[in-house]
Amino acid sequence: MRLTSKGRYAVMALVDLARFDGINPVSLRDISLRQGISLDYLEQIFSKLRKKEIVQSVRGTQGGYILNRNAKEIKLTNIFDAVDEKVKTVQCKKDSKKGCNGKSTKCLTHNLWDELETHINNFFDKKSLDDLVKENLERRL
Amino acid sequence: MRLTSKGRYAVMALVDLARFDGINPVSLRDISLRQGISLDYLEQIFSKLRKKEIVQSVRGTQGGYILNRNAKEIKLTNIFDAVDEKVKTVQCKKDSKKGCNGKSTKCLTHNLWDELETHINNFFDKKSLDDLVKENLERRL
DNA sequence: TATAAACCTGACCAAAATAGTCAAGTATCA
DNA sequence: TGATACTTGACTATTTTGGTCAGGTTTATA
Repeated sequence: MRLTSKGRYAVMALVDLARFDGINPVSLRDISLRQGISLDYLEQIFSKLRKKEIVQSVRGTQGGYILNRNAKEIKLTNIFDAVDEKVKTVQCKKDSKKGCNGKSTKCLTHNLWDELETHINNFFDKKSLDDLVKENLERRL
Repeated sequence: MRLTSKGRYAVMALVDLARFDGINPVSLRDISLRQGISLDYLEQIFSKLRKKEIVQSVRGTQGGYILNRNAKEIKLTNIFDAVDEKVKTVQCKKDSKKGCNGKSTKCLTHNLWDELETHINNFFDKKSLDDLVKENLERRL
């Protein structure tokens, strides 16, 4: 059970960006250098973040990205969702109420995996980008 | 972020086995049929479970596997550990207190991933095989 | 004591997911 | 008009996953 680097990078990049929020657009190049993430890869990630209206782009020289909403309103859930980082504990379709893997009964542990998913998603629902920036500032004091 | 089927299968198989605990050894063939998991794959999984002393094998005809400890004492953590299903949220080495990815400072989100890992492991630490069997019996009433 | 059931082991392999790179743009500011 | 920075889509190498396969060994029981 591991987190993919796409999800991790997305959060890292957004925390980096959020620290300059309201001051000026932050270029991917800067984020790339500071966070050690390839520029090309960041572009892929930010394309998704923009489509989900988490960030806004500013083109041209001195351009970059800015947050599209208040950092308090951006939860980890939103970020992971944008970059297709999904919490997946079962193979079987979520919506098929009855039956797992073509069987007539739910698999013995189906409930367990549902619980696990909920447990993890709770964590993601609670944490906002703002929380992360603040925690970070505190650590530096 | 997904659970691998090795981990999922291990838990499914052990719940199946635990239901017959104390009665007689359960053959992998039976588990394979009931749970729809390939016999060869189950053998791989049980080899690991045996090495970690979660199950005991009984060879020969009428043989199979039995739990090696009380179902209450077997936590999900132990099972996942045995089959190398690890919760991994960071790439950087856990033990390097200072520095992430060769940098002099911790990455901005290092704390976050540690928290997430703890959050998930809490879930695994609490659930025992016995809990799962009981939940399953209740559901069938 | 033969034989079949069941465990045991290690090698092997295909498909999917991951983690990017690369190329060729377009927009905008100075 | 050039440099900076966003935009897009195709491509690809590597790793992980999810197994299969072949060849054992052990032991109950008929």
